[in-house]
Amino acid sequence: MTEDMALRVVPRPMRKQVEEGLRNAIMNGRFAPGQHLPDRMLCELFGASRSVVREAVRLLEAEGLVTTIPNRGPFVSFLSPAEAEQVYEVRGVLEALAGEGFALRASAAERAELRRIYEALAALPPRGADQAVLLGLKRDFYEVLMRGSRNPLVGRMFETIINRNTQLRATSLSDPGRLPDTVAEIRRVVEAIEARDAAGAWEACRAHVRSAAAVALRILREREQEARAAPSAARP
Amino acid sequence: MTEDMALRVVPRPMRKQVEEGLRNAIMNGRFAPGQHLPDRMLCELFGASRSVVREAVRLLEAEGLVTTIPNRGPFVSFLSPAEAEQVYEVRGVLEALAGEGFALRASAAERAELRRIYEALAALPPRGADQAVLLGLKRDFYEVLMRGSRNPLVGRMFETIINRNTQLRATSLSDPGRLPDTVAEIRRVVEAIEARDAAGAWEACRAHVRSAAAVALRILREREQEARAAPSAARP
DNA sequence: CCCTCCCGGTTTGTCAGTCAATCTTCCGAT
DNA sequence: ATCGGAAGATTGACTGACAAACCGGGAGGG
Repeated sequence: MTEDMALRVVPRPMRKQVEEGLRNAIMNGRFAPGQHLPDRMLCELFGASRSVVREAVRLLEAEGLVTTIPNRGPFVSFLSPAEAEQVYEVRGVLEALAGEGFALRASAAERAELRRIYEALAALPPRGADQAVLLGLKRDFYEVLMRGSRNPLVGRMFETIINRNTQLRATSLSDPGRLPDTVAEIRRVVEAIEARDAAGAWEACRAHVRSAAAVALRILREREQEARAAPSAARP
Repeated sequence: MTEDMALRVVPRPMRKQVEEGLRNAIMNGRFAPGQHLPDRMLCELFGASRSVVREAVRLLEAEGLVTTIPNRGPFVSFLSPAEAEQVYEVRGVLEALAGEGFALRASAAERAELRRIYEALAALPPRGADQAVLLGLKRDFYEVLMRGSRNPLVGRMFETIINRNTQLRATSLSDPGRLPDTVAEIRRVVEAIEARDAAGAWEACRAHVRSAAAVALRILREREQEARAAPSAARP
């Protein structure tokens, strides 16, 4: 009876695998925005049957990563600058809500954890820092922030919303000279939280997203200009 | 070429019908929280094949209305008081964001529309008002608010989040004596919006949700007490 | 030469049937 | 009364099939 409780092989359902694989493929750019995703192709790619593929696509559709056009099938969602702005607005209030909740409800251990991650961020070289390390630290930061806010719903919504602009996030971070600003903004978040200042944490979080949005949107609009000058790929 | 643009019969795909039907069935209580939804039953109920039903269920799962337990199938999600509180927190910031955006970006016509709906609400009898009319007016109010905020993403997220607590919303509205408070809160929203006071609209919206949450959570916790005293139906 | 219409291949949307794995239930043995 | 196991039901997954809708290209007309 207790033979294999611990190492109980819970084979992740095929559907989950396809779901994750497809999500990752979209987020790291393996599938470009606007690209068509015929299910035959997905079946071969993941070695799954059509039913499984279609269920997975349906889930990503609800998350907004995929847009289905009737009788034409699923496409990788295209994020216009206007939509990106909306994403940042929502992300801002969710992050602020999490920061507020963290200041009110997180444990001392969690506050310390958050500070450690901040210290690691602050210790990065101002220029030429390893992108992967930077992204990893930011991921950890948000993971702790969401956990400590004691509001799993915000965490889930934050994750799906951030998935929608992962391509963009790289751009806002890669902007040269942005890192010191980022670190300063996050310091304000951490300091407000350590002071148990809920309103301050709220404001610091929202300000951080606002400035990240400003940078990303500027870059995005520049790209848009270039693309309009030299159109290479049309949207569906 | 322009023969039937307007009356173009776009037969809604079966999947959408099942999706909507199931969503409605859950929201108006035809399926109780915690209830098991075997796909055979759903197939018969909607006259659809298993693949279609399963895709629809997958979508509702992503919306949070349905929870699937591996190898046991889909169940109607149960909303604990703690989760309800989280829902209200998120709803509060989304609504506030919409109110803020409306104050900044809505047209004069939309502002007038909002006021008309408010007047209709204020004209209701303080007691014994028709529930259906009341709910309809609130729905219209939010529809206009979201449209005028010029942020479709907020509108979509608001809708899915509000779907999760439709059962509860009836309770918060049915509380005797609550209507005058509701009307007063909404008046503050409308007044701030007409003054183009974004910060005021934000605060008024958030305050409104906060007080609705307080009422609903009180009722919900009372029920919880009763249920614990006399357990009739166990949760899955 | 350009526009239009039709035609065939491709993809979607849907259904029905199959099959192994797993869960629930209930029955019988200890 | 408890334990163990068999029977039935349900899920998860695959396959084959087929009508309807869409796409691209070529035939035909202006």
